[in-house]
Amino acid sequence: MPIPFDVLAEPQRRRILDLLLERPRLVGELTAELGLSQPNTSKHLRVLREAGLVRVRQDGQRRRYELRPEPLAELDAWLAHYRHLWSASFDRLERHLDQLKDDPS
Amino acid sequence: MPIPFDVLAEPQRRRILDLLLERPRLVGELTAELGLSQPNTSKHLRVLREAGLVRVRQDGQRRRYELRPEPLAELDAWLAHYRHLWSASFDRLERHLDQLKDDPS
DNA sequence: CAGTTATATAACCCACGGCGTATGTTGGAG
DNA sequence: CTCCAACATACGCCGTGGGTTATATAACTG
Repeated sequence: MPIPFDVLAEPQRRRILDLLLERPRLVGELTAELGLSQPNTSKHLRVLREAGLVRVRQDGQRRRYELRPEPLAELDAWLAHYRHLWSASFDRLERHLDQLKDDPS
Repeated sequence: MPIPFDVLAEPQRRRILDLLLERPRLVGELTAELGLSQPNTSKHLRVLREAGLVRVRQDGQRRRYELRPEPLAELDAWLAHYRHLWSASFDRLERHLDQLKDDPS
């Protein structure tokens, strides 16, 4: 699963992720809160679903969408290659992480 | 300066960033290594420049482009809101960071 | 100065994607 | 079974943006 840069490039989809970060929501709730048409909301949800960023739970007649953070973790891994450029204490931080791994106190 | 999701959504632009992560490069070098036309390379560089992701140094007749990581740091800050979802030891890590800040040994 | 090299800009073409309206599908209510 | 509610899909419209070719600009070369 590649990093979904293009999926995240869409502002409304990021708004959906922000909303789902608080709690899972129904399609109707998202439609109302985003101010989009229902079909458009469904379309964005489909894109997010195919990118692995959300998953659905059928709840009777309704569908509850919730966050799936794995692709964001991959984005984080990509960012890691650049992180030392702005994080002055990055190397020291990494040593501490290694330390934690060896001795998970 | 907003987070340049749309700028990063373009694969060739990410390739440029990857190349500039190794070392600064001339436009001609990038053109050759990317296999793009020179105008197209310049166009991508302009987008990256206006997003604050690269900066130029005039070097005689040539222009040397180099990375500017600040916008990526902002992307990292955005990701931070989601990080606890996949990083089990995130809270413990944060405590260690705070500890470092108080006592920069 | 003229000629050449390095890069930027302009003008155009075309595919992709976000939006809305209309319609299909599925599940619950009576 | 019928009707309705929640959601998904189909289709058409239109703006945006990546690609190309042609041209402008600017600096070094002699």
